[in-house]
Parts: sequence; C-alpha cells; structure tokens
Amino acid sequence: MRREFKKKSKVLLIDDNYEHLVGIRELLNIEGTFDVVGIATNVSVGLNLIKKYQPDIVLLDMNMPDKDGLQGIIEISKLNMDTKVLALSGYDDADLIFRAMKIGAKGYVLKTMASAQLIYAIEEVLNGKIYLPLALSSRFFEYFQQSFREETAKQESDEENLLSYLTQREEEVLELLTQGITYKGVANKLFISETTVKTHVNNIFQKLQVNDRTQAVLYAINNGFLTKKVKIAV
Amino acid sequence: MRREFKKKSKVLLIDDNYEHLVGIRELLNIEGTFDVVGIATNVSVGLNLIKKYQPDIVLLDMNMPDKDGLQGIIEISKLNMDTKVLALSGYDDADLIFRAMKIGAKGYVLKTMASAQLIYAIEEVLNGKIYLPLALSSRFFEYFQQSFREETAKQESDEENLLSYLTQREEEVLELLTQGITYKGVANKLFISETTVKTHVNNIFQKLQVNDRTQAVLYAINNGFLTKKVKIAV
DNA sequence: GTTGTCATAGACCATGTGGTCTATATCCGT
DNA sequence: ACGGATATAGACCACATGGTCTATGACAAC
Repeated sequence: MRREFKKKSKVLLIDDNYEHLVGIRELLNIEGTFDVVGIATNVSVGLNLIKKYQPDIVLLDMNMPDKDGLQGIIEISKLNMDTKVLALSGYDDADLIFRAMKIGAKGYVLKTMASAQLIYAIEEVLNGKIYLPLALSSRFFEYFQQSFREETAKQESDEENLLSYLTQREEEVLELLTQGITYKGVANKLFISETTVKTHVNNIFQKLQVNDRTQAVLYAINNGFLTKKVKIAV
Repeated sequence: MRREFKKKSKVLLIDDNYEHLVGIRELLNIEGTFDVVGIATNVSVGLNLIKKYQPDIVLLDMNMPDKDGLQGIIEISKLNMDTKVLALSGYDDADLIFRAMKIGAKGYVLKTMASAQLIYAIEEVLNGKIYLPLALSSRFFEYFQQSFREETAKQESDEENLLSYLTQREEEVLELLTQGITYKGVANKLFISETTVKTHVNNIFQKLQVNDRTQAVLYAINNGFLTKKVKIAV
C-alpha cells in the first residue's frame, strides 16, 4: 500500500505592507496546504529569497514604492526558475492588470477580495492555470479591446487606408521594400527591369502620400500591411 | 407615480445550425426578458436583419461554412449600431477566442455550456460588460502570454540585441531615422552638421549589421526600440 | 598621461534614390 | 472598337545616401 503525502506548495510573499504580509502568511498557514517559505517587503530581498527557497509561487504586490511590481515580475521570470507569479494589488487599474498579464503574471487578485478567492487563485495557478477573477478580466478586456480599437478601425475601414489603393503588383513591390531591398534586388526578384520597379515605387509613393521608401515602409507597417501585425504599447 | 416597464432586450441569433438556432430562441423566449427579433443561418442574412431590427445583442456562431464568424463580427461592428456581439462556438479554440475578443466581441461562450450561463453571459454583455467564462479566459491568457513570450524574451535579453550597443547619440539619430527623416532633417533637429549625422548613421549601420536606413529602421522596430511596441499576429 | 570612447566634422566619390516625362502592350468593361 | 487601368520600360536629371578616411576636442578609465 502506497501512502501519498501531498507535498505542501512553497509560497513566497512580497509586499511592502508588513501587516498585510503577516496577515496573508497566517491565512495560508491556517489553510494548511501551503508552506510560506519567506516574506519580503521589497523586490530585491524577495529575489534573493526566491533564489534560496525556490518557491512554487510568489504573491507579489504591484504597488510598492521602491521598485515597482511589473519590474519585479520581469526579474523573477528572468531567473528562469518556473516560479509562478500571482500579482496582488489594491486597485483594479486596467493598465496595470494588462501589463502584468502581458509580461507573464499567472494571475491577478485584489487585496479586497475574500480570502477564499485568494486561496482559490493560488491553487489554480499552482495547477498551471491562469487565473483572473471575472471582475478583473472584464476590466482587462475593456482595456485590451480599447488598445486595438483605433488600429482595427483604421485597418478595417477600406476608406482612409491608402494601402487599399495599391495594385497587386505595387503591393508585391512594397512588400519587398519592407524587407529593405534595393531597386535592383526587387527587379531581380520580380524578373522585371529596375526602371519598372522605380515606376512602381513612385506610384506607391504617390498613393501613400509619402516621399521616400522609409516612410512608405513605416506607413505599411503602421497600417496593417504585411504580416498583419498590430501594436500594443507596453 | 411612475411605473417603469423593463423593456425587453432585442436579441438576434446567427447560426448555421437551424436546430440550435431554434433551441436558443426557445430558451430565450422562456426566459421572458428577451425578445428574439430574428434568426439567420448565415452572416449576410443576419446583417440585413440587424439593419432592420437593430437588436441590442447578436449571438453569433463562430464556426460557419460560408463566411466565418470573425468576418461577421467585423461587418457587424462596421454598421456602427452599438449592437453587441456575443460569440458562440462549439470549441474552445484559443486562437479563435483571441481573435474574436481582439476585434471586439463582447463575450465568447461555448455551446456546451449550461443555458443558465448563456443567459448570464447575455445579461452581462447587455449591461455593458465583457464576459468570458473562466475556462475560456484561461485559454485566452495562455495564448495571449504565448504571443508575447518570444518578443519579450528577445527584448529583455540585453545580450543578442544589437541595439544595446548604440550610444546615446546614436539612439537619438536612429529614432529620427525611424520617422523617415533625411540627413539634413536630422542635422537640423539635433543642431549638428549633416556630416556628423552621416557618421553616426554609418556607425549605426555597423553596429546593427545592416546596409541602409530601411533595414536599420526595420531592425529597430522589430527589436523593441522606440515606443516599445510589441506585435501580435492577427 | 596614455589609452579609449564618443561626438563632432570635413573631403571625396560611387551609387542608390526619387521626380518627371514618354511610350507600349495587355486586359477589362461597355 | 474604344477608354481606362495596369505592367512594363527607357531617358534624363538632381540630389540623397552610403563608404571610407582623416581629424579634433572632451571626457573617463586606469
């Protein structure tokens, strides 16, 4: 007969508010399935403790004075220790949530949330899932969609988008321009003369209302040409 | 005394599966707070019905043969009628969820989910919220973070990134190059001679291992220079 | 104090780039 | 059959761009 001891998960807490830190530790200790291996009131100390104790998960406060939580997430992930980060915050700031999730937080919970929900979040994250409470994911998505709104609008509205005026051939030429290829290079790739390429390029400039290839390339990239990439400010 | 009649919300259903269509209609009718103003088995017909009945919300199946659901969302949003779209799908395809949310779906629910959850989702969306069930938001976030992983890794690792070899002044020059400015323009902006700009630019080319400004600009953009923008494939 | 890096700048030259104009062949729609 | 859009291409020109070499003053490092 094989008896399985469920190994307690190692948790590390980072929060500049010491009372809160102790409060969570108590909560997790009472819960019984967690082992709080360390607490820290700033990121630097926290990083050292992480290296030392290799916790399964770190609860990281986002709003700290010295080094901000986002930077903390990045530095923890740089350790390459598959330590998961659950972000903690007092506010449901959409921008902060977005950025935290973007750089790899496995979840984000508010300090005001019920302790049961915190426990649940930790367990979900430990199970390899990503956990964002409904209220926060809703905020996240508003922000997320907002980020795309202008871009999408610009790209979807065929009016306005000067790229739509380009002919098939002109698009091919522009695509090669966006790879930083010279007239001669384009001519060779398309099996046409260099002069023809120049003619196409000039027409492209006219249509995109730009003066040189760099501007044309920038316009193309910023307006959804090519691999259809869209930007999000970090 | 003022009596308020809660106005029923107008709902429109689009799904190529007729049985499913009727099933949902029945469900919503029984619920009583919804008024199913129309059903359609394809997007084209659906669009006309939307124009005609101006529903508050459209339940749109993502997996349809003729015109796919994503396109449907785009076309509905192009109508500019603040009709909200709740995406419906049989599968929890992360890519599909991601793209649907990106282009503005207010929610995404699986056909296999309990009818109570569907009702709840509709109500949330009608209340102006964005609703993504936990299971799906989890999938979404995996995909979302995955999209950023390579980019982030590339940008965070200061080794490898040739941009880090640039001096302060060279970065300034490069930044201006990425705006499509000529040598002369850069010289004026930085109050230095055109020759100096050329020297800087040449040094930049050396460091970035490229041959011309277009390539330099492309390198800069693709490696997190500038406004720190990050790409997501659509 | 010598070495190194950086920002500055001039000279010279080859070539790439952009502007303009003209011209032909093809294809499409009517 | 004709006009319009498109792809092709030549000629000519002005100038922007890129390559290379040299040089100087400032400043930091050691």
